[in-house]
Amino acid sequence: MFLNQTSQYALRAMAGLIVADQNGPMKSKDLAQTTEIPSHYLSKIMRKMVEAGFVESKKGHGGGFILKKPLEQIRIIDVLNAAGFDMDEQPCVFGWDQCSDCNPCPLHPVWKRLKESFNEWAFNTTMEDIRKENRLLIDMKFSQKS
Amino acid sequence: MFLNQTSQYALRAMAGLIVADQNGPMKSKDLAQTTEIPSHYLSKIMRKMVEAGFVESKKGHGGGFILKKPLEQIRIIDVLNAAGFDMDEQPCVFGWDQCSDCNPCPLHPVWKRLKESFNEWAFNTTMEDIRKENRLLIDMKFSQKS
DNA sequence: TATTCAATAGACTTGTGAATCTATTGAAAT
DNA sequence: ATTTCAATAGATTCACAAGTCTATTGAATA
Repeated sequence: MFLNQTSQYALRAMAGLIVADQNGPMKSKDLAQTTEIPSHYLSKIMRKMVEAGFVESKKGHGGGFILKKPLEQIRIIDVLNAAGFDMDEQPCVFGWDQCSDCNPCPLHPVWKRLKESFNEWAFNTTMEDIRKENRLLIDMKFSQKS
Repeated sequence: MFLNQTSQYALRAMAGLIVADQNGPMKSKDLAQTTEIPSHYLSKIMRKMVEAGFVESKKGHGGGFILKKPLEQIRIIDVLNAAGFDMDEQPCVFGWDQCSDCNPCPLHPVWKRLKESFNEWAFNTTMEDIRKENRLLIDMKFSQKS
């Protein structure tokens, strides 16, 4: 796929967390179950979300993960960056790293448009938008190919 | 990058072969050198090109690879397919395999446009076009990231 | 205090595409 | 015929992302 597995998981995990919307913290194990992400691997990803300041983690009895920031302040692009993904680092269609506006590969224009659209979307969409339209991203757990 | 390493190599190898334009067959080793593709790996890819009928291979003294078809009859899309790449199999931006016109992911339209552009280009561009504009694809050997 | 629960760190394993190595086959040249 | 050259097959290795396992830490409950 386009995003790597890890960043896709990150999006899904965050989406899963906000849609759950329970009163207390959500356990990693439960989140893993609803999102269908391998639980130990999810833990690692959630650690990154904690470090980025999106969620808080509580150890011990009754612990788990809980949102720390208002949803409107968590942009998709931030989640992706926290997971280590950066669209601008993605090489062009041909993997040609010289590809640029002055020295374009045959598909440079389309590629550029895709990147721009992606970035614009990721920048302007927050987790609040995701919550409102809860079809998005949650359903992504049905995806298969890597 | 977008294409996998193997299909990028395939394009570059074919481009390298036609641009070389020498009288006799071109040795795998020489082709590997000009295209900067690991030579043993190139052999395998060339095998696929032989099987696809684009080139002929001659063993032994003075052997190597030589074009079998007229350049106008070798389309980029055929080379890619022979190398095992199929744009239509590429999952959507989110790796969401349910993504379709009726059930689109947030970036479905842009993604679709990219795929279409790519396919159109790959279908309508032949190796003859590559030869004419010999900047293309050859320079790709400078690419780095995988 | 003792127990139980759940995140965490970090070592370890797995899976896969890419790359390498070795032995074999087939063809030209001498 | 023998030698030499170059593609080929297929086993093996490598690199890296993804996934797993185990022991530890910290917090709540009893």
